[in-house]
Amino acid sequence: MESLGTEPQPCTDPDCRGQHAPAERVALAVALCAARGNKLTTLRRHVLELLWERGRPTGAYALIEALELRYDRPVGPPTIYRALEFLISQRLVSKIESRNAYVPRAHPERQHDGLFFLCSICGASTELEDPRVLRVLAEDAAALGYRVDRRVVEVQGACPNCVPAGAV
Amino acid sequence: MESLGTEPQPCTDPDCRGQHAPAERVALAVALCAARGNKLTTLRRHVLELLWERGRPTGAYALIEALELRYDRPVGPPTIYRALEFLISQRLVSKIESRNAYVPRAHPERQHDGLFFLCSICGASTELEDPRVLRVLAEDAAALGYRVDRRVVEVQGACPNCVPAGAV
DNA sequence: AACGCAACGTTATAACGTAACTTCACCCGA
DNA sequence: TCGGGTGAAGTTACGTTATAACGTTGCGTT
Repeated sequence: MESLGTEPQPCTDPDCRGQHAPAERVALAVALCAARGNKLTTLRRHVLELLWERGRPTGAYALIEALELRYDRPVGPPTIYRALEFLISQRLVSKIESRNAYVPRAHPERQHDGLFFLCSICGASTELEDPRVLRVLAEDAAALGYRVDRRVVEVQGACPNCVPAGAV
Repeated sequence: MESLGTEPQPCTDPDCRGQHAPAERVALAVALCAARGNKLTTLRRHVLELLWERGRPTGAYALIEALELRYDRPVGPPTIYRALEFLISQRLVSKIESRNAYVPRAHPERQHDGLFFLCSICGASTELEDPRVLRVLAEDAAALGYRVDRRVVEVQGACPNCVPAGAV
């Protein structure tokens, strides 16, 4: 599947499908925030760790439950939403709008939003970057006279593991 | 705009941006549902009319308020959500996921989902179709082994009317 | 009439998200 | 060392979006 020449690469590592070890990704986040002078506090780091451990889009209230298990005390919604707000501002997390759920981003150092493929059978998500999508959307925006702030591109369907089952 | 006095015709203008008169669009919806053997009931038609009259993405609870004004009696959420579910199944309406809002579709006869440009200043939305986006997403999906069921493409930013104000 | 079916009404509640205020922890300067 | 400022997190309450569950209506068929 790799080395398809002109096909978009999700990462400089051609094998990358966003499947990095959680600890490695969190370490990168720590370094990135330190370099930016932003505070990746314990709580924020825990939320990011949870997202990486889940490995799929996770709702805010599922994160609350997981945190309550970890801390053994109540955690209010604002706690999670503020942490998510910070993580999103740092490009460490993206919101999946079509699911009201959140995923960690494989490449927080990149400026633009990714492209998400979502499996409606197993719930998995795959992050991708494709400059062609960015370019085409930029052209369309220019034709309409729009200034672009954020792109939401979410493709729903069945992932390779689930296609046989879903195809029937 | 097409010639009046004939049956409603699907729009064949590839550059069309969905600027049709509400009554004309609703008439097309009636004809389309009749042809498909589906029941565009009074309630469903009213919801569709409201969406066309609003001319921008509208939340379910705003529709409830509008319907209550029109009917002068309470309207429960399931009433609206069921109507929206039907209208979406008929491709007469799309959900704007990043806003939890609903818009009428200019071209219900077309199979694929559109592309939406959303102004975060005035709230307007512009529907567009771009085969290049469909093609690129299809290629990416094929490369990942995904089967595609639905595409959510929402570009947020500032529309031509609001760009000067937003640009500062 | 009796039945089946689909749409719609009604009530309650689940799921997602935020406002407003308080408390805590930490840093920094007098 | 102390006190005050600041940003993060805790806490309570509430707003917004969506659905479950069940009852009712209307209409066509037999």
